[in-house]
Amino acid sequence: MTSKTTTPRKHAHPAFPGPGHNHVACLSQTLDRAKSAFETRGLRLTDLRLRVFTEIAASHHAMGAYDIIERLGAKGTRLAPVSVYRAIEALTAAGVVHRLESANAYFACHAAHASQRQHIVLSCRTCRTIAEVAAEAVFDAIEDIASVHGFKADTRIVEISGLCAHCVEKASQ
Amino acid sequence: MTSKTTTPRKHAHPAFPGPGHNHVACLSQTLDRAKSAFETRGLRLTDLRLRVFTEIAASHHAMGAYDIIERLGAKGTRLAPVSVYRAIEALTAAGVVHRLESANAYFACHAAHASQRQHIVLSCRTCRTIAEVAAEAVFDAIEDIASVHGFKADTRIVEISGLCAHCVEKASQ
DNA sequence: AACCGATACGTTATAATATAACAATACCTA
DNA sequence: TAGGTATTGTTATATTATAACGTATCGGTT
Ligand SMILES: [Zn+2]
Ligand SMILES: [Zn+2]
Ligand SMILES: [Zn+2]
Ligand SMILES: [Zn+2]
Repeated sequence: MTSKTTTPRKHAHPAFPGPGHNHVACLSQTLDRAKSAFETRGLRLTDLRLRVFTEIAASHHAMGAYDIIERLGAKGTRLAPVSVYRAIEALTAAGVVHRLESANAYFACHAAHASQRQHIVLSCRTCRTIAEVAAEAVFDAIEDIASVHGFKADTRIVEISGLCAHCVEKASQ
Repeated sequence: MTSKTTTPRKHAHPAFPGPGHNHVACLSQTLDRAKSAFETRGLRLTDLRLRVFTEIAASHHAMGAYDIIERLGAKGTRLAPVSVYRAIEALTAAGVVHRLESANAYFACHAAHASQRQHIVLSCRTCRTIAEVAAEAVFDAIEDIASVHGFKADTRIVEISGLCAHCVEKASQ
């Protein structure tokens, strides 16, 4: 028999990391995916790029280029802005870092984008956490409306700001 | 009987201004709507704001703040950046100018947003023209996916870059 | 190994975008 | 007209990003 106090079913891989999130393991997988991404594209994940990526992927937050410079500077190596921007360029080209357009900031792709499905960005304005979530219906609707207007879409930016589930819960307490 | 050579039905109010676009009339209506927008909100469309708005609304393109400064400068008044930014802030608050996040630029709202329906931004990478188009299905899909993740959406940015119908046609010739 | 072309990185300077702080002025209302 | 508020002016500075050019490193070829 089932208990009367079953907890609601949660996502196996919740988009927003919860309190129990093991980011050490998360980061390790993210680094592995980054290495694969560079390899399969015939690009080189150099030491500089790896250090910049590790800094960005250290959290699920978006980070400005100058934040990265400061953090790496605190670890001993003061990089010139252009070096960081070049690393970011390579990382975004490899698809392991994305730019949060509405914040002029950069975040690591922690989801396995392996499937070619497109993702939208959810950004919590309280805890600053970023999540990418698959949203085929959104992109289907975009293609529909674009075609109605004879528009041939190329790049699609969908960035939603609001409150993540964890922060909604906290706010209601 | 109908002719065999009927031209395809066009939008009554095409999102992208075509070759025959009468922008003088378009601008006049846009200015009228801006005046109403300020009035109904109890805000003041001052001379500075009107001049900045007129410059932005002079085209269907997005324009950087410093472009505005240069253009107004060429007309005799050299404004400080902060003045233009403050005008832009008032104009966006009134809803008659929007920010193109992916370009750090600003564009006038030429569509009657009177209906509260939300719009997505289509941006042609060839002719640089911006169009806002209603897209309820897109926003419905966004709400769906957000609610799946327990996310309470606040601001929604949808910016699509690509080729407008006019530029698609030119490219295929 | 020596060479070569391509890619990546370092160094310096500067461009482009945006805001802070405070003074002066214009507008509204009493 | 006096007084408070909103707006604008003035100056300085913060933040984000790229240009230009030289040096080093990588990877393949002779
Ligand atoms: Zn994590
Ligand atoms: Zn949150
Ligand atoms: Zn027009
Ligand atoms: Zn076009």
